[in-house]
Amino acid sequence: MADFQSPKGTRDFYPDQMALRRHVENIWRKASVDCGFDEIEGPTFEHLSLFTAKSGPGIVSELFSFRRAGGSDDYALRPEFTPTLARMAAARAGTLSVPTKWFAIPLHFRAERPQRGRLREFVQWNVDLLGSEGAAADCDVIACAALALERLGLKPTDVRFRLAHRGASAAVLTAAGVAGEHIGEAFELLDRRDKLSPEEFQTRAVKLGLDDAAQKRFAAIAGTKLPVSASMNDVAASLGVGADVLAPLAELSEKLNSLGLSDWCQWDFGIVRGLAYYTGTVFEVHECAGKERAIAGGGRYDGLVELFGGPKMPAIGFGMGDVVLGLVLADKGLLPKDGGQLLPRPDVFLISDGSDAAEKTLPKLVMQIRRAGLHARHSWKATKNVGKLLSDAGKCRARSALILGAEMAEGAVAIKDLDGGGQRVVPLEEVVATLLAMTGANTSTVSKHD
RNA sequence: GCGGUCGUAGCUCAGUAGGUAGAGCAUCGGGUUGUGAUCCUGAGGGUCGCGGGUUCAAAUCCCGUCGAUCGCCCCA
Repeated sequence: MADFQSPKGTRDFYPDQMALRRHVENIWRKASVDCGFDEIEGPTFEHLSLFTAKSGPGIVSELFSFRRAGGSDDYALRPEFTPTLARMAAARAGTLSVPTKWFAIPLHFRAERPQRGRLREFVQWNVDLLGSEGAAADCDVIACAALALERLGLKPTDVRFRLAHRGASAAVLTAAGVAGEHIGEAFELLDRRDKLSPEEFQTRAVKLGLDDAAQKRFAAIAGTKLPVSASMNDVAASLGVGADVLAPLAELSEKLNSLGLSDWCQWDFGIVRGLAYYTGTVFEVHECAGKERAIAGGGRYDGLVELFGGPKMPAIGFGMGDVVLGLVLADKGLLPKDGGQLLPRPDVFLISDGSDAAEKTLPKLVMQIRRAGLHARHSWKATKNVGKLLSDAGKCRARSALILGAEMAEGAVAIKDLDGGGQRVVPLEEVVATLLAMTGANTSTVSKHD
């Protein structure tokens, strides 16, 4: 056992785990690009004030913040990407096209107590659309998230987008008897309903000025989950409001239906999220059976860019972390148990029989093959046992083996197709061309997500 | 920040009337039969998470600490 342990809440990524991580990241990236988002990145650490500007001074205890020895500036490792995004958008606000569609796949750091689905260092996919209001923009980012989840192998029966709209929810609460000045507290109560005892819930409901009947309506609203394909009249009726106050939902519903996303989504009036920030649509992605924490969360935050010194610019986005997603995927059997299955396969594995001619030729041949753009490996073992060496080739899942043996006398080598099993003798000078022809056939059918 | 459970080789784990550690797999090597393999054989690798205490003697008992895990707080 080594003397050092990794810091609390961090992970070491050995090749197998790294392959799994890249698998997910590659699908995120491809989905983003396919949906028309451009990748950006910012610094891993920012001025501490950038984060307190958004989240208040209370956030500091949740951050890894630091000051350079001898310096006087306070920094913090980024706990989220949104402030960086907003800073970057504000700095170029005048020249950004509308809408601006950006995504990032950065590492984040939070000084929290690690738990299932929550670590101190994690990767979070961020997708944001700036400069455009309305349901079409909201649904554009939701569609991007859904596309990635679908490509990861998840189905609408596995995960669900739970959507709500701040404006619509506020109207519903008002209709239920919550006074205007208590809407904020009502959202908070909605958010925390599952964590409070019935007594505590009632105490707080009374403080909001709700009588018994209103409390019942409030609890009913919090538990309301309906398909987004339901008619607005039905939704309105079940919430006890007129259909007109649900206009924002009607727009969302129409767009989601036309994008073929209805199966992935449902209305959930218990969804509130980040009390201070969101201004319109809010959503979370959860495992359908309610296991695990939220896979992703996001919403509309129209005051965002302005908060960081830019012009007023509407914004909608979401974040999806790798930790909970990984748990859900593993639980559904959508990640190989052995991450090694996702490591890049060598196009060829070179084996020498140990003769002088073979030993001399092998390194030259390896370099020649690599220069041609192929993935070539060779054994580092001392054994001359061809069987053991072929076993090596099989372990790293090489597509073919190139055996430098007796055929060297005629200036030729044996190439064995490790997938098909066939073997043929090829003159040395034709090796590269032969391998290119073999792998050309392979790569054309395999590179789905590159 | 607060509680429950846990910590022996890279992995899965054995190892209690306390007597300074073992197996399988994996890794590395040798041999045999020229082809992903079989068989034979050898090696490396752990101050039992770390630090104290009790004891002639601690992987084992006690305390602390660090980490993992589950829950509470929080969750951008």
